Amino acid sequence: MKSSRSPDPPDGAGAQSSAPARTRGRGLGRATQATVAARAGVTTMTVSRFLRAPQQVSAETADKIRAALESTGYTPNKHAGMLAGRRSSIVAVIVPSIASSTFSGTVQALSDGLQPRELELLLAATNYDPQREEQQIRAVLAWSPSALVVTGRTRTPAASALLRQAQADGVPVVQIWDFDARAGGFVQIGFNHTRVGELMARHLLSCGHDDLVYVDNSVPHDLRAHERGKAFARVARKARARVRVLNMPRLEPMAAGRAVLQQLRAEAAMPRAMAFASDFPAAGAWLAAQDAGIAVPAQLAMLGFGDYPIASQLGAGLSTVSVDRQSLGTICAQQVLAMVYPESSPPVAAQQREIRPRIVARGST
Amino acid sequence: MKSSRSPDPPDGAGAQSSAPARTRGRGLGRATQATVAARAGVTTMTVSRFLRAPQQVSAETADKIRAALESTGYTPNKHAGMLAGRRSSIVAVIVPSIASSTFSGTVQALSDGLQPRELELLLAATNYDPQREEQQIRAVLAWSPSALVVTGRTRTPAASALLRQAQADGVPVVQIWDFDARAGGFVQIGFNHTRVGELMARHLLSCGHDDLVYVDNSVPHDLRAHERGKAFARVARKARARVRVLNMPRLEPMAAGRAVLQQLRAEAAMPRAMAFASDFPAAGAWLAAQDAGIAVPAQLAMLGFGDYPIASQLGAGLSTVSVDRQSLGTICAQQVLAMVYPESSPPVAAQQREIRPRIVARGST
DNA sequence: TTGAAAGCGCTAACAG
DNA sequence: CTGTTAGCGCTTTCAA
Repeated sequence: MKSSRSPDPPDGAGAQSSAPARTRGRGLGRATQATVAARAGVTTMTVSRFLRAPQQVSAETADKIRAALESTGYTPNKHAGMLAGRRSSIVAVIVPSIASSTFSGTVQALSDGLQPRELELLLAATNYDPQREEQQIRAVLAWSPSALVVTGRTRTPAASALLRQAQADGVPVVQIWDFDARAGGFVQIGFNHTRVGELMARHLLSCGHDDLVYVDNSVPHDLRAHERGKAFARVARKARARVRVLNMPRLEPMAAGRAVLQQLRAEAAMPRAMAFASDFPAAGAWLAAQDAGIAVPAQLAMLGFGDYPIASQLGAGLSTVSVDRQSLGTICAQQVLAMVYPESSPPVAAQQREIRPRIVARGST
Repeated sequence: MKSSRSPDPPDGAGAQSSAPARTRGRGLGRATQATVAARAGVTTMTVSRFLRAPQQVSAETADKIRAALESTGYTPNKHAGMLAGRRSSIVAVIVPSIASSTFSGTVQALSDGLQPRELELLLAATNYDPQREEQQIRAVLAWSPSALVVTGRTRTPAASALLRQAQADGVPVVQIWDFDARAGGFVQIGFNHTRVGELMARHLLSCGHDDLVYVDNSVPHDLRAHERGKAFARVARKARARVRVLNMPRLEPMAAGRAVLQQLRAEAAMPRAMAFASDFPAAGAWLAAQDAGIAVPAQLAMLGFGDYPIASQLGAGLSTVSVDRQSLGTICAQQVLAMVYPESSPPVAAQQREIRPRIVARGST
């Protein structure tokens, strides 16, 4: 059984204990393929092969290796595997925020979709800071990810250059949460925020309102919310309606929505219809309206965005715009798989990559 | 300028274009330290040194290297760095769910806390499946993380063994979201769920109620919610109150809370006080109660868990149990830093690691 | 302050 | 079916 073919396995070729012994050399001290190979009386190549293509190894040898694997408590070292094999099984994902339900549903679906192929998620949150995004792109690229998923289409020039470079180097890049036919360069999975703003304005206009407010997010770099607001205002003005775009105070979103409504009442500046950057401020305002005895929609129509669970729970329901965040994540996962394993994963149809927002008309409009 | 000291840099020693050229050899095709070294007329060692300890390199050389770095578009290869240097800058985090606000707030705070030290987050979601957790622990360990953060104290024996082994191999392990003085082995940051259940029951009892319902989560492996429910029932029974533990239907949480309330009304089985596995079903039930004209708290007292933003927004407020999810994440980050960089990061006081849940009494009780 | 040598753990390519 | 050789890109150690 004794063998000295392998170059100095950390565990020693003749280790006796069933618990893996650890000796501190230069390495991590864990069992390596060399340790396993020594135990099984084969070379590391055979162990490596067994691990990746067991059918190429004879049954006998396989049994010995299995036993050795077991008794050494071998854990592969993916860094070494990556270095030698240039396949990293890491998918890097950069989103503005982890805590916001906006992105967490998508990330969850993405994670679930990648799980079967044993791709792991390297996740970073920019907190809507473009500088930080740039740093994070740089940082995750150092891990040679199999794919890189980023949020939105606007970023610093340097960040864009990094993405282009990465793509040129063979790292698939997917942009999510935004879809702009004119923005080329990377695969996009998302929806058009201008279109959403237009949709929202047209919905309220079609209900007969001509005094509108759009309550925008006050996060400076939530450009997508601003884009919806701008489109909303443009359409409203075109229809000769009165329209104001307000910024919410920088509070927790529901509290911010509540505060906006209270402010408008205090100033006797109430509009007849309000649209919000998301369902959460809309819900806060809805609850404030209820507390104040304002009849919705008779005195005030309200329209949210996102179709979060809360929207269907408020009284007769909060009207909103639905974008399927979860399926966005699922489609993103499919797209990533299609790019990483083109032979074994079906491509995603171009038309699937554009998520269709739609008005969900409930009791609040 | 021409040099052939370095072993065959991918980019070639004399590349002219400002954009880094790429030729496919065995490697990734990206510029490596060898590429940079060749451009700067030094060895890779000097480049490596410059990158990690610039002050050890002469100003002249530093300038040359900086220029070469720039012109080659060098991106480090962290796998190679890890393999040679045994430092991975990856922190692995395994949570039951990414989408649930329960964990996403904590993960966000953890991510923010690790950001300054340039540690990146490898995130996995178990979806409350113990088998999947075991796989994921195995998978992330292959990346030799600097630290491993797991959720809760209950897992498969194999998973526990993996964690113990990892810790023995020098990987710091932190358990979050649970705190049990008897559960040794790993650092814990969290709170005691039994204590929370007791707290909830005592609060309702102290309001004079003797007919209680606990609405439990129906996710089979959300053991922590069950633990709260069991403690709740025990305390209630001890006080000779009537107490029922109900499972919510498997719906979206707010909808599930609404459904439970409707069911109880339909069966004419309404209690006088209800406690919920979280604020979301509580909020759903609160809204249903409001729709049904049930006076809260006069006819029905309601108590949530988690102190999510919605709790403070409902009418006179939903009473709840506050546990600071964000500070849990922040403290976890500090703990990880203290374990990864013991010389430069202050230790976390033991007493800080136990998060104190407290009743937030609002208008619903 | 800089360099040479060796090796981290693994896999591609080629032999046998 | 199994082994040999070489090398992925970086850092450690030691020497100059």
